[in-house]
Amino acid sequence: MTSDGFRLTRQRRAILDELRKVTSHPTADELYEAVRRQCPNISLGTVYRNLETMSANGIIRRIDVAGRQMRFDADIEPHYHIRCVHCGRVDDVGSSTWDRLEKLASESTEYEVLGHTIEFTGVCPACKERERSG
Amino acid sequence: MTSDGFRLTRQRRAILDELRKVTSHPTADELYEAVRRQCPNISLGTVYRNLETMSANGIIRRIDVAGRQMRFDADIEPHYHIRCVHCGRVDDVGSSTWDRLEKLASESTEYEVLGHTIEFTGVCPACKERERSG
DNA sequence: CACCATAATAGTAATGATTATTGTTATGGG
DNA sequence: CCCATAACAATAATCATTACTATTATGGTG
Repeated sequence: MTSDGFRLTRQRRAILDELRKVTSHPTADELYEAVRRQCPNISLGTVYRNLETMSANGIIRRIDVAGRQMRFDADIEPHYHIRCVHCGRVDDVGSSTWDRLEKLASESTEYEVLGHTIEFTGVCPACKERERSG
Repeated sequence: MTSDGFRLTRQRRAILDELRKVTSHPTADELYEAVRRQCPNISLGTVYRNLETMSANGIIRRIDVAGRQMRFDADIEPHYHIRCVHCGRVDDVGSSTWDRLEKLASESTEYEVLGHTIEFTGVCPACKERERSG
């Protein structure tokens, strides 16, 4: 076989397009709602399965942020996130990872340190506005 | 009424004792199993309800780490955690919070920054041993 | 000490996100 | 054109957590 059997179907294209369009790190069901405009009878299971497949293949990144739902990111470069404590929205924090932190962690535990994430919490601009007017 | 109606029941005492005994930041069902030795017919719902009540009252801390389950900590002082990518165990990283990080985050987003967590990932000593022997 | 309002409980049902299953459809190489 | 199989839609199952309900326990007051 010449290809590895990975087919870029209409559904996958739609999910990927939608994910690349936004900066909000959407949840599976948010993507499902958005993608339904292109593929009206796509299944939620299909969205989940393809998000899983694509993150396993390194095409996208699954971010396991605090809260009940997984979120997804078209940016596969390592970077930090900030999460709104009101609405759950997740945005990027423009800063690169800091290797010194991992050294610090490995010195103070018996763990073999593999990586780290920093998650900031705060109030996003939209919620600040809603607070002010509401 | 003189008191605020908070009763330190046998069940609450047992949950709190168990949580203070360990450093592994157990999940609700782990605490449930442990507490059953003291209170054989305690309900899982009671464990959840009291963990919720006690963390709302600031007696304990609920930590929302990556992964599907909530974890709980008797140490209410702010500190960082490290999570084993194999077994999910969570331990402390001996380092204090770093305010400069939050300033950095607020400068690169439009958020009003309220806080942050750092979660390290790695392999805990028990899993390292299991890898070596298994 | 007995009473009573109510906090808290055990047991169970419901919820919500995710994963698994199943039978069907679509695709692309030979 | 055919066939193996990747992928699909629809739906059922799972798992952590929360909500509900009827019952029990507690502690202050008369």
